[in-house]
Amino acid sequence: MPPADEPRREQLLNAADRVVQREGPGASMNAIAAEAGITKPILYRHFGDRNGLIRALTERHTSGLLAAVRAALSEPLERRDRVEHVLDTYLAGIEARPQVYRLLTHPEPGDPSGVGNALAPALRQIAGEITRAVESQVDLGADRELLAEAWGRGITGMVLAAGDWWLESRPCSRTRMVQALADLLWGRLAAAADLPTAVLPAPAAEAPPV
Amino acid sequence: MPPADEPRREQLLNAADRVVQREGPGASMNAIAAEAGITKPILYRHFGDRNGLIRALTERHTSGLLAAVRAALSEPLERRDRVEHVLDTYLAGIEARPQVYRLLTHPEPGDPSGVGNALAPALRQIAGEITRAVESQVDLGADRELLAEAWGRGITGMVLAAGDWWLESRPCSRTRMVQALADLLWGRLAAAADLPTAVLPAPAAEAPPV
DNA sequence: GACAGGTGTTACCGGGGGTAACATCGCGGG
DNA sequence: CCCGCGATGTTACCCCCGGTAACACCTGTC
Repeated sequence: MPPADEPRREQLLNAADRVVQREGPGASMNAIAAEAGITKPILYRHFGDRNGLIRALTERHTSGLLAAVRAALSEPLERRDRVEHVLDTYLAGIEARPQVYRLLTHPEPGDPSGVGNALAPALRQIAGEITRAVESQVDLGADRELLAEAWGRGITGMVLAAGDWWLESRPCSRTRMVQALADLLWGRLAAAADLPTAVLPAPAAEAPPV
Repeated sequence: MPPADEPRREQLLNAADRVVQREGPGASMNAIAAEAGITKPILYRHFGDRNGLIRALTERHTSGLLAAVRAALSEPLERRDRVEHVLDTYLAGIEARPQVYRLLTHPEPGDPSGVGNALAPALRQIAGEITRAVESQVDLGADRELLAEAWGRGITGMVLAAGDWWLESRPCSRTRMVQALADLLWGRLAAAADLPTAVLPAPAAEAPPV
C-alpha cells in the first residue's frame, strides 16, 4: 500500500470520518460525498466500493487502538497488573470516541452467510494479539495453542460485550469496571462461596430444549 | 401474545424460516414472500415491518435456547459442573442450526446510532439469565449487583465470540471447547506459571496510542 | 343483498449502493 | 502550439430494498 503520497485520499477519509463521527456507521455514501463537497463516483474511484471506504477508515483508527493494546500486553508488569492495564487501555479507547468505536466493533452486516464474524476485523486483530501474548508469556502445557486461541477470542468477546454495556449505561467508573472484568478472569466466580440455597422453582419452560 | 390461534402467521413464519435457513439473515422480504407463495404487502400486514418479522422469527427459536440455558443454570450440580453444562448447552444449540444461530446472535444492523447492541436481543436475554443466576447463587459481597451484571454480559460475549470461532474452524471437540472456556472462567490464566521470558522487542508502533 | 374481514394483487415511492458517459482542468512532450 | 493523458468532477441512470396505497376477491353472517 502506498505510504502517504495520496493526499486526496486522506482528505476524503477525513470527510468520511466527520460524517461517521456525526451519524454513526451506516452513513450513506451520498452523505459522505456531500460532506467532502463532491459526488459519489469520486468516492467509488478511490475506494472501489463501500466496504473499501469503511475498511480504509477503520484501518486508520484500528492502528491506534491496536498499538495501544499491543503495548499494554508487553508491559513489564505483574500479570494481574498487565491484564488490568490492557483492559483499561481498551475501555479508555472506546470511551474516547464511541462512534468510531462502533465502526470498529460492529461487524459489517452486508456480507453473505457464513459464520465466524461475531468479531469485526479490528477485534479479530486484537484477539490475535491476546492469543500471541498468552502463548508466549504463559505456561499452559500441551494444550497451549488451543487454549491461547480460544481464550484470545473469548476474552475479546467478553470485553466487547461488557464494554458495550458499560459505555451504554455507565454503571460505574472505568477503574471499577476494569476490576470487575479482571476479577472474572481471575476466577472470582469460581472461588466465591455459595449463597444459602433459596431455590425458587423456575417458571415452567414451554418449549423443548434445542 | 396469542397462543396459536393464528395458523396463517405460523405458515408465513415457516416460509421465512426456510429462506433464512437457506440464505442466512438479510434475506429480502421479496424472497420470503416468494417462498410463501405470496407478495410483500401480506407480510407487512402480519408483521408490521421487517423487524417485526425477524423478531417473531427469533422469538420462536430463542425460547428453545433460552429455556435450555435457564434450565442448565439451575441444575443442582457442583458449580463447575453447572457452568460446563451451561456452556455445553449453548454450544450444542448453535451447533445444531448455524443459520438460525446467526439470526439470533447478530444484532440487527438497521437501528440508528447509539451504542449498546454488541449483544443481540436474544443474547441479552441470556446475559440476563446469567446475571440473575449469579446474583442469586453466588456470594459476592457488596458489589454483587455490579459484578453480576458485568459478568453476565461479559460471559455471554465471551461465549459468543469463542463459540463463533469454534463453529467456524472446529479446532476441537465440543467438550474440549467447554473445558477451555470453563478453565478461563476458573482463573487458569491467572494461575498458570510464567514462561521463561524470551522477550523479543515488539515491532515499532508507528501511530500514537489512543 | 349488504356488510365485514381476511386474502390477495399491481403499481408505486424514496433511498440505498454502484456505474456509464460525458465534461473539464493542468501539464508534459512532439 | 497544440495534442494527448490522467486526474477531477458532473449528470443521469440501473437495480434492489423496505414500505405503502389502492383496488379486487372470496366467504360467512345478519
